[in-house]
Amino acid sequence: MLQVAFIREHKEDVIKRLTKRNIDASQMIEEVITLDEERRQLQTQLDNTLAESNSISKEIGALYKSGKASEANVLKEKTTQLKDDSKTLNEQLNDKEEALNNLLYKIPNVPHISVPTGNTDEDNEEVFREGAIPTLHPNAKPHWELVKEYDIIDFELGTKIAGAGFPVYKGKGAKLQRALIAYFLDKNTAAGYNEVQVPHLVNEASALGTGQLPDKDGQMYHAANVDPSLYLIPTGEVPATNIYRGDLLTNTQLPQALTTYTPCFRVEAGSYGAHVRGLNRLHQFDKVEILRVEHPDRSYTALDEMVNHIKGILQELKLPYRILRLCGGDLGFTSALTYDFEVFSTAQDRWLEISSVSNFETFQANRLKLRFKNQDGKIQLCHTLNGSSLALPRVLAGILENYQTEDGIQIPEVLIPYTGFNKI
RNA sequence: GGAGAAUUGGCAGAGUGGUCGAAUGCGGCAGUCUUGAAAACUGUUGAGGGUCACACCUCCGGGGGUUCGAAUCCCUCAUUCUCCGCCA
Repeated sequence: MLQVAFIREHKEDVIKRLTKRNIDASQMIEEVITLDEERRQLQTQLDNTLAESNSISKEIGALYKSGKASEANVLKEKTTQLKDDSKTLNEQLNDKEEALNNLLYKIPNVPHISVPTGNTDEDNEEVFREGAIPTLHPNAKPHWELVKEYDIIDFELGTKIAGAGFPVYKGKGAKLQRALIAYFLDKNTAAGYNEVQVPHLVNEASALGTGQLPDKDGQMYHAANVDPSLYLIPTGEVPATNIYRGDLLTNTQLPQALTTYTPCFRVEAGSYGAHVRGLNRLHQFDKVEILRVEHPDRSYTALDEMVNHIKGILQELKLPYRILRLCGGDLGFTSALTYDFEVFSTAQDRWLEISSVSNFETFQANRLKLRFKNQDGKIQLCHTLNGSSLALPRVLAGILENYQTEDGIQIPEVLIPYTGFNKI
C-alpha cells in the first residue's frame, strides 16, 4: 500500500498518475488525508492524557514511599477520569486507523512514468520481439491434441482425481516438465539467485503482505476447515517475499535475490472456453520464480536485469517471444511497472503469457515493513521485484507446439542433458 | 494428541509491582594509540508515532484483564524446547 506521508506530500501527483489506471482517486485521496489528520489529532490527545496519568502515577508512588497514603488516595481519584478518557480515545484511535488502512488497501500502486495509457491488453506496448516463428508441417496440432497423441499429459485423469484444471503429467511429459524446472533453477542460481524451498500454504499476514489480501480473496484456495487463516499459494511470490516480512536490513545486505520452485493454486472462477483449453489455464500449475529486494536507487536497473535474464532463457530455448510493457488498465494492483513475456504458440496462432516481471517499488515493502538502513543510517523502505522464470505449462505448450515435427516432438537442445532423450 | 518448561534489544543473558526502554557480555559504529592492522582504552549503539526541533507517547512473543502504576500478577492464543503417543 502507499505510504500516507507520500500521499500527503504528493497529493496531486498521486491522483494524476493513478488516472493512468483509469480511476479517479481524488475522493479516496482526500479521505486518506482527512482520516490521517484526524488520526494524528486523536494520537496527540491520547498521548497527552497518558502523559498526565503517568506523571500522577509517579507522584503516587513517591507519596506511598514517604508514607503519605492519604494524599496518594486523593490523587488516585483523579486518575479515574483520565483512565476513562484514554480508553475512549484509544478506541477512537483504533477505529480511525482501521478506517484509514481499509481505505489504503483499496488504492493501487502508482504507475511508473513509462507505463502506457490504455484500458485493455490491446493497449500494451510491445517493446521487444525475437525468435523465428517456425513454419510447421501441414498436420500441426495444438498441444492438447499432441499430449493425447503421445500420451504425455492426461487432463481427464486429473479431472477424475481432483477436477478440471488439474492435469496428470505422464512419462516423457512428466520428465520434460522436471527437466524444465531443473534447467530454470540452474539458470537462476548461476545468475546469483539463491534457491529456496518454501511452504505452499501461507497465513493471512503473508497474503496481506504481498497484496493478495484483501483484494483477491476469492482467487485463492482456502484451507479454512483446518485454519481460517491458511491459504494455498497462488504463486511462490507470496511465501518467498514474506521471508523478508518485518526485516530491517543493513545497507550491505542489499540486494537480496531468491529463486523458488513451487506449485501454484488458482481458483480462476468462471474461466471456460477456447482460450483456457489444455495447459492455457489451470487450477494447479508449476512455476519457478525469481525475486529481488533492492535499494530504491537500483530497482529499475534490477528490473532490466531480470528482463534480460529471462530473455536469455528464451533465447536458449529458441522460442519465439515478445515483451510487452503493460498499460495502466492492465497493470496489476500492486505493481508500478510490469513487463509480460509472451511465447508465440504456432499451432494455436496466438501469444501465451509465460512470465510477468514487476517492480512493486515500496508498495509491498510498506505492507511487509521491509526496510533497510541506508548509508546515512536512515531507515527506508526497500523495493521489491519479482518475475516468473518461468511458468511451466505454457512454456511446455510452446515447446510442444513449436517443436513438433511429423515424426515426433523435438526437445530443445539445452534441455537434452536434463531429459536424457531428444525426442518425444 | 497428552504432560511439563520457556519466549526480554543484532546475539547471549539479568531483571518477580514504581526510579526499567531495560544491567552485563559479545557484536556494530566512532575516536585514541599505530606507518597500517590487530590488541587495549574511551565514547556510542533498538523500533514506531509525534514535533521545525525538543517535549511527549507506545513497544520486553500476540491479544485481553487486574492495578493509581506491569517486562514483572491473571486469562487466552501462538511459537520453541523436553518427555510420551502417532507417523512419511
